[in-house]
Amino acid sequence: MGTVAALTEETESSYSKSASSLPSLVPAHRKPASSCSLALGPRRRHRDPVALLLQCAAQLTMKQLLQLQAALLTNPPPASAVDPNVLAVKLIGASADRGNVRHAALVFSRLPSPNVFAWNAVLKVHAQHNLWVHTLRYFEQLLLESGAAGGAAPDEYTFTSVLKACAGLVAADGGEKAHSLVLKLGFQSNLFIQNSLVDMYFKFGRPWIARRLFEEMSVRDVVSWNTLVTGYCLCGDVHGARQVFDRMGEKSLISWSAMIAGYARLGDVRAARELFDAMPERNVASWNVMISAYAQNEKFMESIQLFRQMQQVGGLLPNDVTLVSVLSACAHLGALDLGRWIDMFIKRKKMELNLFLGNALADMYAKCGCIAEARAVFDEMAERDVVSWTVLISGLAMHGHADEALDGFYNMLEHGIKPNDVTFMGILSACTHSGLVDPGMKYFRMMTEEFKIVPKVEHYGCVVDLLSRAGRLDEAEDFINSMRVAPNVIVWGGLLGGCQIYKDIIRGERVVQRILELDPEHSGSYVYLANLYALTGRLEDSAHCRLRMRHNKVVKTPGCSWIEVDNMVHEFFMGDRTHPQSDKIYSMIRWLSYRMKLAGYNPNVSLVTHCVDEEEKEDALSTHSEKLAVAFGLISTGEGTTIRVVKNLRVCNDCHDAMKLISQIVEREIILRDRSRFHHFKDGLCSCKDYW
DNA sequence: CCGGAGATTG
Repeated sequence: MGTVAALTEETESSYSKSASSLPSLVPAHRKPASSCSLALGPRRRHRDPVALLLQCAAQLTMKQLLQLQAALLTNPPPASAVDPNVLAVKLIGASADRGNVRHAALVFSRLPSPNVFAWNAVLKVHAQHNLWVHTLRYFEQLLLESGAAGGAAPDEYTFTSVLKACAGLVAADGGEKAHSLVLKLGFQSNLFIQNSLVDMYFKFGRPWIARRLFEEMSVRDVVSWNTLVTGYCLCGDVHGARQVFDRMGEKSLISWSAMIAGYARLGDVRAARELFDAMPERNVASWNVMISAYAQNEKFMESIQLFRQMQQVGGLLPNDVTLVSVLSACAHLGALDLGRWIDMFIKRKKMELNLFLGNALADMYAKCGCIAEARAVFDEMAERDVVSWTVLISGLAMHGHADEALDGFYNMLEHGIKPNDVTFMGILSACTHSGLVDPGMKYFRMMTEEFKIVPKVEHYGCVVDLLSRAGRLDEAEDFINSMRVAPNVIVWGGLLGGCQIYKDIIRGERVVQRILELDPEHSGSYVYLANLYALTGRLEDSAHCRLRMRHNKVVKTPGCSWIEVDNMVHEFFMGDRTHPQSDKIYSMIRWLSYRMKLAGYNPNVSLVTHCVDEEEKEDALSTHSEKLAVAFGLISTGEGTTIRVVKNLRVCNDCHDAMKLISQIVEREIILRDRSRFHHFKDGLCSCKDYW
């Protein structure tokens, strides 16, 4: 008795804490105050826990649920009064709604004889959390028990979860078995099951079967049609999806969202936006679709702009999904102020740091140069998955903290999290940035041999980079020739970079030839050849080479840099004059050039391009995007303020040298993140120690 | 006492 009283006391304080946030969530007349209060007055303190659970499960926190459960265990109601299965179904569903699947499973496991409702509850919980293997395991168990006397037997509700799990796993054999069981049990005319089957066959990549099942349905609802639209998008047939979309009668918000997402996945952001603008009404998810459509297609500025519009024009509050997309955009742009604002928003709204949100937040901090904050978020998270650890490891790698990145890796292994291909990219790049050649090779072998991860081109590229930057060009070339996959331009490009650094002209020419075989329009090779000829005095050949590049209309990723000032992200392209303050920016650059020349800096001395297939140097040297961004930062922030710039490509040697000098001249810290890492310029030096 | 379709991270 004493225990129960103590629990209720505790409950009181935790409930009153959250009570202050209730008015915004629940309309006043629906406030659960009188019927659900655990302890609003002394007389209600010992309210029946059974009634409480049955009526108010949705309003309780996880802690309160656990307290209720403890009360029930300490002081169980008579079995004749209430079926334990009924309570279990409530507890299972409520725990899962609060993200606690483990506890839901625990409750289920303690049930002496689960009925079909309990089985369905536990199946649904696991299917909804994408724990498909578990779902199917429970289902197999259920099938075993249904054979025994008194065991529960699957019903029509069972199959929605099971089919979803088969679809998620792309387990075609299991899916077909489940399908025949549906037929055997006579459930095939259930609309929910039919819709699930259509969805499943689309996910199996068999749209024709899905379509046939759809055609055979005697009754279809809007979900059936939406499933068809989604399914065709999934199979890459966005035109087929559009035909269905145009043909269907009543459309729901989901129909529009599905179609927009379909266009976005194919990279047609314009078509996506047209549909978004044409929607008759929108909810948060509709905005989320479009915000993520921009983010997925690297239109981060547009993504953020739409995020603002959603609040100002749409009058909607972002939810966790919104924030995850926007945080990703912030991470790419280095938009730290907005990122911090979102962090505050999360805290203000007391939002739970779930895996997605925590990972996105930690990544934002890491990519905005705040590795300590990234780590703090990581530490704060209740659970961590392979993405969380990869964010941390890659973040440390980007900052040049190779040792800590490797520590993180072993820590991750100790926590029983299996690394994947992205994790190893973080590890390998950590080694590359610190010149840890032999360890890098060790981790590459570990990846393939111990973890059986098939290396992607990026991994090969990283290893070649690792060897080449350290000057081990023979090994790098041997490594390329020993690759099981045909090397591509990126891989050869890594070796070419090494040839440039170590001025290995003969090997360089050989490599350039291999590259031009693969890609006759490869601009980096032309730049390299031109520089090579210039170096060896063959100026005519050099000029000819550049001309050839122009004739071929070589298209390169344009160099682009971003800087955030007063909550606004400003974007600069190479030689950009479109910024409203362009005049001031360019006079700042002229002033900087003058000061740098005084300090002995001569951009024309360096003919060696560091970056291979990236930005062309030429006359645009002084107007590379990162210089524009830094110049803008200098004129628009106060003395001594740190300048933070993000660039989409690798910084070239000349800009790197220039940044070092600029940091000295203006006495500012400049933090530049390029495609592969952070450069922290201070007092004329860079944190990368000129090795990157 | 229960189910299906859309939006999220490295």
